Amino acid sequence: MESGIERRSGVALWRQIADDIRAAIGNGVYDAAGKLPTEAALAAQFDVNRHTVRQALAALARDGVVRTVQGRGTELLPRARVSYPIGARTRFSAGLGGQVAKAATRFLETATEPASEEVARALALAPQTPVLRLETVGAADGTALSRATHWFDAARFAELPAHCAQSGSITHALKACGVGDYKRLSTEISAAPASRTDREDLGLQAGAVVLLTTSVNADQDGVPIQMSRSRFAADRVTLSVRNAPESGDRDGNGDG
Amino acid sequence: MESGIERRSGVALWRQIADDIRAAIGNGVYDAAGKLPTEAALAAQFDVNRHTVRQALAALARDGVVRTVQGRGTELLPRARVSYPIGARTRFSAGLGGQVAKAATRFLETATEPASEEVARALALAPQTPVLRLETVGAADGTALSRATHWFDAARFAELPAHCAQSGSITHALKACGVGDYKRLSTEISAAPASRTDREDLGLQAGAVVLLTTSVNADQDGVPIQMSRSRFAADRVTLSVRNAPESGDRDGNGDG
DNA sequence: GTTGGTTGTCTATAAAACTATACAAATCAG
DNA sequence: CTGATTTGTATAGTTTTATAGACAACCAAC
Repeated sequence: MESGIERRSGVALWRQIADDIRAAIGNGVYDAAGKLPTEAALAAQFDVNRHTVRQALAALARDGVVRTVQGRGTELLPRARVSYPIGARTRFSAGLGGQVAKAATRFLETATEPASEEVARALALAPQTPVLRLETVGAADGTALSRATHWFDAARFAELPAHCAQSGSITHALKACGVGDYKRLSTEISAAPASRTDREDLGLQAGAVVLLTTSVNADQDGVPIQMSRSRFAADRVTLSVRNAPESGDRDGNGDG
Repeated sequence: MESGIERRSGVALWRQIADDIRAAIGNGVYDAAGKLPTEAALAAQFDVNRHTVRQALAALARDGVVRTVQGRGTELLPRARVSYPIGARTRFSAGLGGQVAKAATRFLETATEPASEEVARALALAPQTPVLRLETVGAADGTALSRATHWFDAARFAELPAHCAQSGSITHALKACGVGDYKRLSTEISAAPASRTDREDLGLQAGAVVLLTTSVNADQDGVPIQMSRSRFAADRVTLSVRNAPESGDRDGNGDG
């Protein structure tokens, strides 16, 4: 049988199989039965030994995706992902409203540095202008969801770190710095295997995937005030783009 | 030195290291030098044998991320990703305008089936209503970028497949079916390791990552006409959300 | 209780990944 | 040219993955 599993690829067979089964579950392949095929059937399907399948199922069980019972088989468990809205008024805690009991931002580190080329461009500053760098972890109900780095014009937002430490929220700290309201200008979304630091910061296992976003916020006058690079644990978060009834864009045919 | 590399994780050490270096490059860590540290230095940093580092570098070189020359070291190569805009007027070919010479949609398969629960909800149809399913591959300059499944109301869009085959574009085919214009209502974005089928359809290696989007388009009257599930090769595509100056949302604080 | 189908565990073997060490070949600075 | 640095190649040993087969334990249906 066509298996499609790659050997010598740097990813163990059992992990490839686990990823495949996970994707199939996501596509609703097993929704009707509510359970997976037997280990023997999966072994035949992927053309591997049953032990290898068992290792894949054990990994899925560890992650709470399935549960397997001796004599019965392995059944699907209900999954829930937090949906994180991306829009003109994207904000962390408010965006999770209703989905989680407790959203919190933890501030890891603050530093002032000369702006890199990219940061300077995003914030419309001269290169090497001093910028404030803020490292944060966003968590919901005690589980880390995102790890982000934020940059601000150091001259304009010198007081920001103190306010952040006090209020525990960037939005509130910005308000204290005179930015009553702000808007998300753009968000670039990418994805990659979780790096070592991602795994440490977000408590992920090797082989996990992160959603990577680079975004820019602007104040009421349209002046960019904040550039952020965030890494979301992809198995815990979904990014959601909702288009307002009358917003116009100039892009490109739904064939994606 | 703290390495953070996980053994027995189902992902080979060299691949974890390659992913890590790739992420570091993406974060601009090596921009100043324009080249990576020596193999010996990397081996020390990750606390592995130099051979293991070499295998990681070989993988990065295969993917065109770096180039290594005996006696000199390994230098970064310039990278470019296609940016795919997501907005109210998201369309495939137009969205890539200027970035690529030739964008094309290949139609793999067409079928009519009873709507699943999810599809019926998205299209505001009664469950089990017959829906048209379209399987496509989006490519730019001969390289596959996305693999998508589209669903339409079969009654309203019976003629769609014929028009698609003729024009090679869903947008044009919709116009021929009386939908002069349409808008993207929502996009859910997720990410996951590429599954076997993803790798086959998009020509990816094991360990690759896909961006997963589920989106709904509506006609001028706001009636949902199309639901799509797309899988983008994450190392070739970036999704871009740009917010129009005056669109309003109700969500949540940039701390992401 | 019995039967058929399923998961759990054990032992043994083969293959691949990783380590350790040594030295050759290329580049660069002086 | 010379020497220091860096990548390329080779060999051998250890650890981890994957396979193979056999059988026990468990569940559900009859």
